[in-house]
Amino acid sequence: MQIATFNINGVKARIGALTDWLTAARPDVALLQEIKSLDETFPREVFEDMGYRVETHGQKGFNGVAILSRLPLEDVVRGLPGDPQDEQARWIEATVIGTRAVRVCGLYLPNGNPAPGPKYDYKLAWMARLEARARDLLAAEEPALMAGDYNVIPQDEDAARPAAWAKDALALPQSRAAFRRVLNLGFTEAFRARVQGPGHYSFWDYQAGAWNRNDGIRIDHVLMTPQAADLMTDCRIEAEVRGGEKPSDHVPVWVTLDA
DNA sequence: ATGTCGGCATTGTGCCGA
Repeated sequence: MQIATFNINGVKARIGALTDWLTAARPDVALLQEIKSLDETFPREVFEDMGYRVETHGQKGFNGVAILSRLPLEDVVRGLPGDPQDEQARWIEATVIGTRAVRVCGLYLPNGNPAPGPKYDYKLAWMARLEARARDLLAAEEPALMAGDYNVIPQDEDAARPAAWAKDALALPQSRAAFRRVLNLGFTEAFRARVQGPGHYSFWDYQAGAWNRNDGIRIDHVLMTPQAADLMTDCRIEAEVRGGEKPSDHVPVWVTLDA
């Protein structure tokens, strides 16, 4: 089972790049973030015609997450538990039925800038809810993963210019600590389970020629329960997608599971 | 140093969010 997470930065603006990528890369499951679309205006037929089941959790203009799957999906749940007042569409999960059943959660964690401020408070509160959901996933003792745009640079080695991010909500100590608290529950971060060292990024800003200078950050992550980690055979960042036609500012991060 | 996008409200172009 090949699963990719991809912040596409607007499904309507990315429809060409996204269908080209799906045709070439053929993920079994694509977890999309920042669809920036209502459920009713999401171009689901485009993907259904390519053989994908489509589940969305959208809102107008901003945010929004989706699951595209060539494999059957069961028990789709929209929204991160813990705050019924939260109207931002940032979480969707479903069980993918491969040779094994895998619970798959797609997430778009709040950016949190400017920090400090109400947006940063929202980010940290959202991360506390994430930790609670993560505990429940672990307690189930089944293959499960949480993948998406975490908007967290876990360590200095995950940025080309860490000093430039030191006071940013993506790298502040509280953000890193909240991310680490989730890991320390017992999750495996897929990429770091396979690749060590600096120079691996999943986002390059549109501004200032960041891609051409390889001025990137690694903020798109896949966290796996032990039962999912035991099934992982590969993880990679498809950086070359950033050099394509009309690209997103993020690139896909892939995991392969023996499932 | 802040050089770019996408989407919205709106019909010109400024604002927001990233």
